[in-house]
Amino acid sequence: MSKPARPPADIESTQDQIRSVGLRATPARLATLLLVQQSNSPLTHADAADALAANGIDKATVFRNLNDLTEAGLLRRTELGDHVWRFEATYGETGNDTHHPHFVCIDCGSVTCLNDLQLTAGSKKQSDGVGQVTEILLRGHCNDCY
Amino acid sequence: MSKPARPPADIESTQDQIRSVGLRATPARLATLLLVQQSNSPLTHADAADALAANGIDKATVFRNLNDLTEAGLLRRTELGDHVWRFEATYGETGNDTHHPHFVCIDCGSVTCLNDLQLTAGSKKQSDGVGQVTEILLRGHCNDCY
DNA sequence: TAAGCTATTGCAATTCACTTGCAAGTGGGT
DNA sequence: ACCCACTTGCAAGTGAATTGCAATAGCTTA
Repeated sequence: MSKPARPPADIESTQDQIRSVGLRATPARLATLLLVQQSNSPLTHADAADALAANGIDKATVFRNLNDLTEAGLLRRTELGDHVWRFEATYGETGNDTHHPHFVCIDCGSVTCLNDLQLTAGSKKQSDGVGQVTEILLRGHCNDCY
Repeated sequence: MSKPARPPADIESTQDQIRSVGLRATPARLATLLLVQQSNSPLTHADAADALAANGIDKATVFRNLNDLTEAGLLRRTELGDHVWRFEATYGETGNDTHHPHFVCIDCGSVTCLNDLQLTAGSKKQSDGVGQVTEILLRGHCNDCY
């Protein structure tokens, strides 16, 4: 499913994004941010490390950069129930509690981002009675695995 | 928030519970199940292992039993977003694999079962396009923690 | 009630997913 | 261009959870 609006991924503006949060726009950092921004689903540490190893970037550097960029607000870190952190670009939707819903395939582990998933009025009322919902997660079998 | 009704925690009936799901009612297993059933909040592996170490029960055994009991449906395993599994008794409310929607408080870890949670038609259509949804999980702050 | 099959346990070692220490390298303000 | 705090690569370290295996013990059945 389509993701939140993705800004143009040109290198210059991405460098500016990095600098604007007080970090240095190093090649490793730039490559990491571009990778996550251009991915159509949240990436794990390992996904990113593997992809960037081809550029000669070290695993530890990727991990540190993912964490730095998350702390800086350019990425968001989510836990989808399988004990692996996944990272996705925030594209400036800064709120901490604005996570969009995700679908996780319980067979292959792939993750799909969903937009504007809504509960029916009655269901929303029910969940509101329990607490403040900050995240919605759907699990099941994706079309490739079912 | 109040927990699901907690049945009397007598040893005999707990042994029967264990046997009824096809497991042997060993002392370690019994102690583990009783511990979790009598806890008023979800326990981590480490919580349980520490508590049961006093009985001379090994860490690996506790971990295996928590997993076995979860697989058997007597416990439920949840992930609050901090990369630590937590276990709580199901008290039989979830049959086996009947995944009804749950709300997990990311502060206190309590799990609330929701009934008949529905997505709007448009949302359902969107999720159907991705795969077959078998479980819906809401995360947030429960009324006691918010 | 004893025998015996197999589930379960304890212990140690291992895997997995990160994290950290440190010396060498480098972005970018001045 | 200079300089130094920020970054990087490499390797070692951490902590949660899992696994291998021989010894032990439920519980079925005879």
